[in-house]
Amino acid sequence: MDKIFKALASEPRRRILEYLAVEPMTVGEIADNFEMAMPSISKHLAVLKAAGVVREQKRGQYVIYALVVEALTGQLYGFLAPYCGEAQRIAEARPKRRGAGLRE
Amino acid sequence: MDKIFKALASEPRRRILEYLAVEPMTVGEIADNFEMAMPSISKHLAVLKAAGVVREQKRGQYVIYALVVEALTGQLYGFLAPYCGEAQRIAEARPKRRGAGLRE
DNA sequence: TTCCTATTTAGCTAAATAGGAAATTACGTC
DNA sequence: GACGTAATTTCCTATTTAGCTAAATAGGAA
Repeated sequence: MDKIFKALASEPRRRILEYLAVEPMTVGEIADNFEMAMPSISKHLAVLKAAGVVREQKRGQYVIYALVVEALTGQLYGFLAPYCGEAQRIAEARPKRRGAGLRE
Repeated sequence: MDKIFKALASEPRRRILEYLAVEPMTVGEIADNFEMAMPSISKHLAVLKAAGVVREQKRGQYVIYALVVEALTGQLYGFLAPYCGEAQRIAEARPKRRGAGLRE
């Protein structure tokens, strides 16, 4: 729980998620949308990955990042569950699967 | 959006919300549940209040804090909406009312 | 191999954050 | 008024975080 909120407590990281919600991208493509230097983007991606909300896939010399939307929503519904009947229902209906697998 | 995630990116602050989910409490009562000194708790409460997720009410020399659960859930559903049809539906069904008023 | 591009890692500095102690404010009581 | 308790504010220090540049790693192409 801590990792995901730390990860989301950053405007650039939330923006990265928005971009990845559209389609998977390489680090360079993501960086093109920011003023920030690539190493900084790379670190933000590492934080998002540690929180489980993005997944990484090497493709030649490129690294493609993709949103893991169920991890994002699942963790937040899990947090909301004690505060909201609807979230509780949704969270229960979604058994959190560990390593939901990255299909090729 | 930034304020709420910054507010939630702290274990002590999330714990405070859990306590307040049970019942409103004074600062001292909240502090009793922590190792932390009261001024620190007071500051955490200020952060939560700035994010709109708790409300403050003076009662004599005491200050009673209460969870504003709709603000907590509403903001998170708002964030989730673009990522999840269910959240979108819930967020739309809940017009975010500004200053939902603290009734005495 | 050498060169080039993509990405990550290391090392650094500046800024933000968390916590404590002490001082201050606010209220109630004597 | 003086005193005591509740809470906040101020000021300080330690830690963490964000961003940069430069260097290292990894892969593809010549």
